[in-house]
Amino acid sequence: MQYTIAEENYIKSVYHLQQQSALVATNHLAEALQTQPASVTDMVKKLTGKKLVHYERYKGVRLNAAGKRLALQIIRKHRLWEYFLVNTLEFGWDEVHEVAEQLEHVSSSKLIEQLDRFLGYPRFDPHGDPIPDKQGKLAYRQRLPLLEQPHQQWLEITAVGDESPALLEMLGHHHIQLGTRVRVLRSFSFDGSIEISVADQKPVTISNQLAKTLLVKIIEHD
Amino acid sequence: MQYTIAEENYIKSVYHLQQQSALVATNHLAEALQTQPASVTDMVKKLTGKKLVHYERYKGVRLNAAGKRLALQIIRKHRLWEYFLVNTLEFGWDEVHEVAEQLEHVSSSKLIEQLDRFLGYPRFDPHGDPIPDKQGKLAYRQRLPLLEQPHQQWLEITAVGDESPALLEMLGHHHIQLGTRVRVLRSFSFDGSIEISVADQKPVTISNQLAKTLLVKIIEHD
DNA sequence: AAATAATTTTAGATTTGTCTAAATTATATT
DNA sequence: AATATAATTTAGACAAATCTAAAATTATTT
Repeated sequence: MQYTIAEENYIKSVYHLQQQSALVATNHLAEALQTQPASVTDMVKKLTGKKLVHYERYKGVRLNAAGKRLALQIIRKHRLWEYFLVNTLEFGWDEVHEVAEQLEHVSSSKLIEQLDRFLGYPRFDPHGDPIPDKQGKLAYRQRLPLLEQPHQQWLEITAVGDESPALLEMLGHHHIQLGTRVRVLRSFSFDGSIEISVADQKPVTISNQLAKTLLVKIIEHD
Repeated sequence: MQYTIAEENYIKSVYHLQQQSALVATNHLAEALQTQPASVTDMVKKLTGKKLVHYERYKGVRLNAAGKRLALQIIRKHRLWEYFLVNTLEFGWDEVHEVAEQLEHVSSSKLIEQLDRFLGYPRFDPHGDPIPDKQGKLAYRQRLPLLEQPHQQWLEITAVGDESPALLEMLGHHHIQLGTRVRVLRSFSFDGSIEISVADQKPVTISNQLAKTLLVKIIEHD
């Protein structure tokens, strides 16, 4: 079955909002999709009819198995295109979202499989988010807030919490990328900022806000 | 200004039909777009309002300067994507049309400029049709029907008249591609078939239909 | 438990792009 | 030139996705 762009966008939003609360509220969806609650009610009814979501009036909506499968397929396309834009067409990762929003609705399974192959079957997109494989399976990697990590522990940046140009500029300034190794040296109670060492260079201080936005994994050493 | 997918498809169709007759008839557009004449009348009025076409009731429609510019931009996107699909993602040229029809409506000038750059600024698509440059300029290359060429003249295949899998299979069988050199040896009046030599190999006979579909340029020798 | 507030749904309207059927205009034929 | 035929437009309707305003339901507060 083929779905409209609007339907796909709803399914994707339900998927993302479900990560936070099992039942997604009409108002939350409306806000996420920049539309009115009344429109959401209508569309949710349509998606119920198409057997993609489970819905109870006044309660909320959640994806069923078919809905989840579809959501993962759309996210797969979105993230593969983002990877393509950054790695093949040399976009900055703050420029890709809008374009990927359009490309994700292009419908051709051959296209997406060949693109995946061309890119070398990447498992994470430029923001560190996992790219679902053909079966919808997500690779796992730790994503712990840098802010809360123990001092002296070696860490690796695995993902960023937003995709703004402002964040990209900030990271450029500190020479931080996905994959960069960092260590928390101390924490300042005054403003919640922390001192870190980036790639074993001389220490820098980063704001609480930035430290919350950066996600890391713990490096086990041998 | 941004245009809808339907509007872009109309503009593209008018452009193509205009190659044959300066004024495009409602029925021709309807047939090309697989829709009803009444729908065409409605849309043509809308496009007139948007200052993309010149239209006279009961007479026909034609693109104005802005419409032509837009048409060439859409065609540029379509053909660049076709080139990408064939040369980067290893599609056969009989598989690209549908997908390119979708991709051509993705709106991002950075995307298309970076794609063009990545591909090395190709000037012809996989079917031999010229890819408009950023300014809408088309490269010129002879496209003469192989059928009508003088005997013994060295020729190079520059384009194919259709994009069917059937034609691709046929060309594979005869080891003919874009760029292949051929020579017409003789013509048979019985069925209009011709004998040609492909890349200076032993002669083969091809049907009238095939000889009409293959377009060539004349090779000047030094 | 009643009243108030917040959320959600319903009802009715709008826009885009399409359709069918009927009316109009242009073209071809006798 | 009158008539038949073909092409085109108009009129009125429909589905998709949205909206606003009003009504209904649920949650919160007193």
